[in-house]
Parts: sequence; C-alpha cells; structure tokens
Amino acid sequence: MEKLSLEFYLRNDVLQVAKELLGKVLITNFNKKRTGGRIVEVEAYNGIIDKASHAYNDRRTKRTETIYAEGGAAYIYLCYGIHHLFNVVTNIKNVPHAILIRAVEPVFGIDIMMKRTNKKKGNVSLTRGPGNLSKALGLSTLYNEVSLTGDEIYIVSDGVVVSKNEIIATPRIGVDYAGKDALLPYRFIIKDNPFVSGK
DNA sequence: CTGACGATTCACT
DNA sequence: GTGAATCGTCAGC
Repeated sequence: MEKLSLEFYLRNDVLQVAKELLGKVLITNFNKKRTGGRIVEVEAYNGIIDKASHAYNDRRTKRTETIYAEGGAAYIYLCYGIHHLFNVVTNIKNVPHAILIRAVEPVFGIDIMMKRTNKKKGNVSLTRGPGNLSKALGLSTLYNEVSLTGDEIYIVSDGVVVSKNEIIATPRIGVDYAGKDALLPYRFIIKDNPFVSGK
C-alpha cells in the first residue's frame, strides 16, 4: 500500500493524472475512523481555458484560491447548499488544474460509511456520485486545502492496475453551462463498474 | 446589500 | 420525468 507521492500530483497533464487515479484507493482517517474506496470515476478540469472549471478565465477568488495551490491538495466545496464535492488539485502552484472524484467503490470502513449516510448494506449508491461519496467518507469543506500527503486524507496504490481498454472517456456531467467545453471527453470511468454514477 | 444560481440528490408523480 | 431542498459565493448595484 504505497501512498502517492507529491510528484504524482505535480505533473502538468491533468488528463493523464485523472486516468491514473482510476483504480487507486482514496482513504480518509478522521477521529480514528478509517474509511476507503477504490476510485472508479473522475472528471478533469483543465484550468483557465476550461469553461466548466471554477477557475475559467483566471477567475481567482477566495473560493477558487485552493485550485491554485500546489498539486496534492484537497479542494472541497459546497454545491447546491447541500453537497460537499471532493477534488484533487494537480500541477504546480498557480496553475489551477483539478480532478473531481465522482465515485468510488467501498473497500473498507463500510460499516462506518453506512452509519454516516444512513444507508443499508449492499446499496450501490453508498459511494456513487460526488455528493454521496463525500458524505460516506466524511469529507466536508472543513477539510478544504488539506494536503493529500498527510495522514487525514490520502490516496494509495495497492498494486491494482486498470488496463487501458477498461477505461472509457465521456463528456462530463452537469456542466451544460460550459458551452462547447461541455462536450470535451474529460470524464473517465471504469467500464462496467456498478458504482459509476450517471445514467 | 441583494439576488441569482450551482461540478447534486432524493422523493414523488 | 419533474421539482424541491438549501446556502455559500460572486457579480452588480
């Protein structure tokens, strides 16, 4: 179980990093409650030239400041006043690239996740969808800008490799406002995985 | 200060 | 398939 290094996140190709995150295990460790899930669905947000990104056109504000941080940080924000969405910041400082984790497959701490979400065993929606997975893993805006090289939130590789023909690229979800950029194939999913969200 | 709205989810028809 | 929930952020006045 190798924790991903800072260098993994600092690379400049956000699409490549997004693809490599598939199959890795996202772990949270809050109040001695350890939960984790295998990443099966991600979306890349390509900085200031990407209309779907919060940092489009270099829109630097207090909220988006985290995306400009050095790679390897967590960007967590509130959506629709209800849902906390978890992103991984990539690239060097001042380059606002980020990857939204949209779904994971529960690996351990499942009883804790069911308690947090009030869901029953075997419910595939436990960690399916960005709002659900944040709730199950206990992620909230309190942890915005926490480093993924620390001990509270981190990502490990357990040796599982996702082969190229198991990865499917599709347009991103819920970004219709982004015009032409809404069509970009920046969403990556693991083929046939029941925890992938969307239709 | 005010108002519009969102990288969503769930309950209902 | 449709609509409500719900609040921080941001642009505009």
